Amino acid sequence: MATTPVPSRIAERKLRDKEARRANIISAARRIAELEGWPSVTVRRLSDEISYSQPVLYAHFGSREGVLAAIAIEGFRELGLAMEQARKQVERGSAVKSIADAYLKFAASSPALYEAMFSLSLSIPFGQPATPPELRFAFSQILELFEGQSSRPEVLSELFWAALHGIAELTRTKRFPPSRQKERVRTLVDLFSVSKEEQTKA
Amino acid sequence: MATTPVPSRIAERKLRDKEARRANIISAARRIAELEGWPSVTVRRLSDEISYSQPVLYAHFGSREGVLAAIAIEGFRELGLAMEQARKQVERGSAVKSIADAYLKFAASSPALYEAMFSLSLSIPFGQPATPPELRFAFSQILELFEGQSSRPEVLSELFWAALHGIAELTRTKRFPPSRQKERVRTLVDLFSVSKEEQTKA
DNA sequence: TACAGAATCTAGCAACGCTATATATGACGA
DNA sequence: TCGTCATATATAGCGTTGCTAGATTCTGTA
Repeated sequence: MATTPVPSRIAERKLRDKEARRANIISAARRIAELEGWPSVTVRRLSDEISYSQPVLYAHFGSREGVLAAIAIEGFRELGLAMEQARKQVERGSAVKSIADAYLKFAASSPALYEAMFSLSLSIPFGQPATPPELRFAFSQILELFEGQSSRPEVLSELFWAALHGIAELTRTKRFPPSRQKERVRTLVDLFSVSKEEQTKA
Repeated sequence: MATTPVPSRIAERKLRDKEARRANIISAARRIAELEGWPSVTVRRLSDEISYSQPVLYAHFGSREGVLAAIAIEGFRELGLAMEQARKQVERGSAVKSIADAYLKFAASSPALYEAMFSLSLSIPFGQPATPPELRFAFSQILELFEGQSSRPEVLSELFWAALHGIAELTRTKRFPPSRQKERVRTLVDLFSVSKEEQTKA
């Protein structure tokens, strides 16, 4: 227990420093991405921001894509938490609407983060044993919406997710006019609430 | 009228050559992209494929992104035509299902092309006066599905498109297991057919 | 055949991701 | 307290990228 108190102090401090620097890199990358887009997030630029040389970045993340992957996973955690909170705070009205609002609000307020999670082609495993728990948690928030209300809750969940993702993505890339967004969400919620009743009837 | 018959011959031939070379570039780029991904579509590689030097490419498209944008627009034309045909050929059963199938088949059989149209961040104007007619035509095919069946056909169309795009994209990026695809489409079609009835009732 | 303009190529720039190698830093035993 | 040695960090450079200025070669015309 008390065999290595002093060396552990030093080791702990080093670990803290390392963690802090890692957070620093991620924070800088996210800031630059939201302000100027992902192409501006270069290894040299990040090195400058944290006042270290480039190899330090590679010691932490292995590659530029490693940084983006870490950010994407962080994004999934935040999205999952946002949906969890939305599901908890729902008083009257449907949880479906609450989740939809939370999801689209997340995507709209951090477009670069959302882009990292879904559009940049990073090799993050999905639906596999190695899938990060953050992704599982996020999807589980949608899954619980339809759990027990359908013979195949996965199908409805995936469809709901697809619709949300489609709206988020087509809005982010300026394919959808923002003017009809409210109405789009209302119609979406109606669609999936109707289906819920239908499923329970059957 | 007959003042410049011979020079026009030459000019015409030059124009044909130019057009053929343009098509050649696009064809090579599409082939490479589908086989090896867009990062492998470099200016040098394309120059090699068409046996011309790099500046020739820039004379045609102005930039690498110009090539991708041209391909994306070509993709929208093909998608529009595929949906038009799907809508025409529907005999019994819903046109909604027919369009959904055509859309997803298109996305699945040319993933790189679909990626160029939606995921690569190219600056193609949408919902503006300068929007290419190919894009308008493609969206009009979806719009006609709900035309006159709802007070706001644009909203339903956008939502349907969003759902299709979400499914296509989450499938392309391996977020969705292919195993449930059939069931997903069935549920999607049910949802939007139900909604159609509801809209007409109101 | 000689010229003029168009078409095409050569060669190179700056920036990128990444890494082999050299240097400096700092915790430990004598 | 002072060397020692591993760890941490920096320098410098490689290969590749998109792109372009300037030289060169073709080609139609007089």
